[in-house]
This record gives sequence, structure tokens and C-alpha cells, in this order.
Amino acid sequence: MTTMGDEEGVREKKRRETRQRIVDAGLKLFGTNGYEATTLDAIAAEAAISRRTFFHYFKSKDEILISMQAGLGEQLSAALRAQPIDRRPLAALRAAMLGLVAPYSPESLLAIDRLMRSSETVQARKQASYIRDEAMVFTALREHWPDEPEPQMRLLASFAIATVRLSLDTFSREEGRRSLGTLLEESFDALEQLTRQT
Amino acid sequence: MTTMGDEEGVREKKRRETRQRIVDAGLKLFGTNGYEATTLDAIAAEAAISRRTFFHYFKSKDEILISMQAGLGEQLSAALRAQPIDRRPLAALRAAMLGLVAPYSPESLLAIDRLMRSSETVQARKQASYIRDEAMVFTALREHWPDEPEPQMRLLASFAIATVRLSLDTFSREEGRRSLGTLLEESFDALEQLTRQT
DNA sequence: AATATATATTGCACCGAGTGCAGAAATTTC
DNA sequence: GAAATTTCTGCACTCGGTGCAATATATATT
Repeated sequence: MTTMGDEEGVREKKRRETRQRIVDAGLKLFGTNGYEATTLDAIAAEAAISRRTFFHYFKSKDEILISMQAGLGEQLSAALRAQPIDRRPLAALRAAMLGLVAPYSPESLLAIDRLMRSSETVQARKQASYIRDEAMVFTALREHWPDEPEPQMRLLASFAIATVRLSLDTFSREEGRRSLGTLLEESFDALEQLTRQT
Repeated sequence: MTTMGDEEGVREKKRRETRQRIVDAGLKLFGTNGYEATTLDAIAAEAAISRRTFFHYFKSKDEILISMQAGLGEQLSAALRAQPIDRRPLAALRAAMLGLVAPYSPESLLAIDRLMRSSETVQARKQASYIRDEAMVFTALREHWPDEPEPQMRLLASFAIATVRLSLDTFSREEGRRSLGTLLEESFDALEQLTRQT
């Protein structure tokens, strides 16, 4: 070891860069030719790697797009665990979620969403990814509020993800007219109303 | 037209029978060799058709399994439209759903569920299929109770499907110890509790 | 009953995603 | 600088899925 500054060797750095090149290449080609029409050969060429190497970075073609929305489960879970225990889970969830959506730019959200809609298999994988997120949120809820009844926490986790899904959906349908935060609020309000009658 | 009895000609009959043979062949082979290890050639051979013909009946291999749970959206929508208008949507949904789950046998539910879990792509398609069901339920709700606010109906549709999903999940995890109906009730109760506090 | 028309089945050639393997190239360790 | 590890690459292969054109079967027509 020559210097002791960074913890990152040449290997990790190159790996990170290559991965990014693949994502960039994928998004670029998907954007111009469409998802289905873009072959892995084309992506590999654009990213200056061999076709075989691609599979050392992604398990499949759709994972390029799925990786864009990865981390939702982790982030939501972390945000939940950061909430005070004495707050009710539903209120905590509301606060946690509103804190998350801020950083994303409307343009990129719309672009990614359009791409995902263009392919059935990607769409399917996206939903599957939501289910994993839901499971993570459930675990976080369960650990942070162990005294709450399990069925309620399952439902709450499912509501959390459904809210993200529905909000993104409406956001995309309205082409970004209302902010994600607004739509999330609307969803939380709707939940409160839903059971208040009869 | 020789006789006027049935509306079904030889064509429709054969088609129906062939489709059933394919499903039977698929389930049989999936059950013994696993989903991934079963090739379309094997299924075609078992169903006594050519590989090419398979694709005139199903768009893809996973559709054999997906077709098992198809119809959820239609059935739920129909059951909702059959509910009295003056009933609150949530109460109507509860009644409609409980009426639906009765006919299914626990064994077949568990068997199909196990198969679906064995393949990632099938799992993903299943979730995508749930989303379509959710959209159908939303449409039915919207048409049947046009005065209810849209966000609430979106949420309710999402809750309906989530309930099915979570109940099937628990049902499978508990290997059928509690009935689907019981689990659905539990989920509805949980929803009522969820917003009642603070 | 014979013929015309529509639909179903099949074989064939083809494409692209994904995998296993084994060797070459690059990085880290000593 | 050599040895050990990890990464990259090419090659051959399997399998799912599609387009096309020919054949076989069912239906409609006279």
C-alpha cells in the first residue's frame, strides 16, 4: 500500500466506472431505439466491454432499468428506523416518506417511468421489486414497533408501497403537473377518509 | 348447420381440449422437474402438439401458470357491480371478496403458489397481473360509485388486491392452517384499526 | 357431394437473452 | 519481480420466442 488516503483501490474504482458506463449506454440506447430493439451486443459495444462481461455487472438486461429504482426499500426502512418510537407508525410513515421524495428530479422520474412502461418484462420486474421493498418495510416496522399487531403492520407496509406506486403513476399520467410530495399527501389523506365513514 | 343444439363447433371444442392438455402437461412437468428445467419441447411433446403450436395458445411459457390465477380482476369487478349502490364501497368490497374465495380448494392453491414461487420471472409476471386486476377493480369502483373521490377509490382498489396478495401469502406460509376467508377478515379488521389511532 | 374459403397445425430458419467453461489480462499481495 | 486473485473475454451451447410459408382440417356455399 503506497498511500493510505482512500479506501478505494483501482479495482473498485474501475468496477464502479464500468457499471456506470453500462447504465449510461443502456439508457442512451433505450431512449433512442426503444428497450426491446436494443440488443445486449449494442449495449456492450457502447459501453466498450464484451457481451460476456455485461453479465458480470447485471444479471439481465432489465436489471439496468430496475437498478434505477433500487434502494427504495432500504431508504424507506432506514427513514422509518430514524423516526421516534413514540410516534404512531402511520404518522411516522408519513413523515418518513415525505422526506424521501425530495431529491428526485421530475424529468428523470418521467423518463425512467416511460422506459419501464415500454416493456412488459421490465414492467413485471418492477412490480416484483416493489414487493421486495414492501417486505423490507414490513420488517422495519415490525422491528421498530414490536408491540403493534402484525396484520396491521403488513397492511401498512403494503400501503406504503402502494402509495409510492400510485403516486408515481399519477405523477406520470399528469406528466409531472403535481409534485410527488403533493400526491403522497393526497394518498395519506385518502386513507384517513377511507375508514372514517361507516 | 346440421344440428342446432350446442353453440360449440368442432373447432372450438378441439381448441378448448388442446388448451387444457397444454395446461395439464405443463403442471405435470413443472411439478416433477421444476419450472425452469421444463422446456417447451417437453411440454409440447407431452401435450401432443408441435412446439410452434404451443405459441398459438399461450404467448409464453409463464402464461401457463399465470392463466391459473387469471380472472381475479374480472370476478372481483363483477362481484362489486353486483353490490347495492347504497352500501359503502369498503363494506361492499368486504362482502364481495368473501363471496369469491369460497370455491377454491386449499391444496390446489398451495400447489400453484409453490410453483409460482419457484421462478423469478413467473413471480414477477404474477405481480404484474395483480396490477392489472387492481386497475380493473378501480374502474369498477369508479363506475359503481361515481361520487366517491378518485384517490380513495384508487387506494381501495389497491387495498383489495393487497389483501388478496397478503392473505394468499400468509395462507401459503401457514400451509393452509387458517382459511382464506379468515385471513381476509383479519385484513379488513386491520384496516379499520389502522386509522383509528391518532 | 364437390368446391371454395377460413382457420389451425406444423416445420424451418432465425434472433436474442442467458450460462458454463477455460484461458488471457489486469490487479493485488508478498 | 513472482505468485495469487480477480476480472475480462471468446466460444460454444441451450432455450424461449417470432416470421413465414406450406399443409391439413373445419366450415360455408352451390
